[in-house]
Amino acid sequence: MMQTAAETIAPNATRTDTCSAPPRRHPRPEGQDHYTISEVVAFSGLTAHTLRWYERIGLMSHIDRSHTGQRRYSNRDLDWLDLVGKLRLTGMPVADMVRYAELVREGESTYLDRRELLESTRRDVLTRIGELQDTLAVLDRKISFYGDAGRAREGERTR
Amino acid sequence: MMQTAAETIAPNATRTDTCSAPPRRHPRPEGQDHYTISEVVAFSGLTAHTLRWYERIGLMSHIDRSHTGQRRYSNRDLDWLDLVGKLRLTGMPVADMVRYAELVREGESTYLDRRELLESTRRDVLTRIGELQDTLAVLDRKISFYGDAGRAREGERTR
DNA sequence: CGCTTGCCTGGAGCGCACTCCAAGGCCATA
DNA sequence: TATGGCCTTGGAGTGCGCTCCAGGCAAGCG
Repeated sequence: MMQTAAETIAPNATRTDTCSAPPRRHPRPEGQDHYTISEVVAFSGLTAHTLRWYERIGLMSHIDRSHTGQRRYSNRDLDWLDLVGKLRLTGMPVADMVRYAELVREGESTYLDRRELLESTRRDVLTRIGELQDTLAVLDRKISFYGDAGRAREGERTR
Repeated sequence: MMQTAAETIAPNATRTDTCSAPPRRHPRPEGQDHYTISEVVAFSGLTAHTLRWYERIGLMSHIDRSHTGQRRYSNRDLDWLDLVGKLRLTGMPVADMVRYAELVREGESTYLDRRELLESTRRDVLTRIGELQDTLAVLDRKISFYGDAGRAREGERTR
């Protein structure tokens, strides 16, 4: 099964296999649950190419189709895309995300594996934040050096 | 001119065009200032291929050579590699780092451009840290979900 | 002397994550 | 009927950041 937004959208829905993101940056305008690919492009910032590619490689499970064969994304699909976007920001390889997607599709028996994967990702994220903070310190030192030096020779520069 | 470690290595050196990193993770063992490429590989974690490639694309200025034509890296070169490593962690494209390297080579007249580049990088880093912290929050929520759910069905799983 | 080790070069190749192409279906509006 | 817009597909192409290859040189050692 897939992650859902059931708990935030329909509080009375079954929340057996649920853990989703309450706040949304691009709020989904309508109460509808069927979005065309171009709507999803607008919400997600991904291209239609990428969305279809995600589906081909198994990063998204099969998307509903209209009677003419066009994709109709659900809110659940958008939630999943949110998660994928977050994981992408961590630098997680797409192959690992596909692995996680497979675990989700395999059902409840993979809870422990999923958790381990997420915890390992969490450690990576903490490491990366630390590295970025180190980098920030270096940047600040250099910026203040150039700031001082720049001010010292401002006249020369602006002449 | 290049960034130097003058202020930390020789406090009495000219510090006209200097702003470098005091602390080092892989302290350079000897007081020497001439390292072979394989030593630099050991210090930096980069491959020799990558080091030569960095030089080819202008990310490092010309490296000293021994009488037989082999590269001899200086402490200054290692400092520069440290910075490059940090900038790489921010996701800065190599082309932008090359641009910065060119500014450094062009001399003091580029102080302002360098500072602008660093400040823009700094903003990027802050953004990325924020994104990672958002992601961390999502991960924590999911982990605790799987933690609870996992504990609830531990017996089932371990049977 | 031969052999190994370490380094040199220009250029080709690779893996990842997209990104695009060509050809075509369906439907609405003019 | 035709024109445009939006969507479909499999497969090919792209850009980035390396990564490796073939062939060769110089030094050190038994």
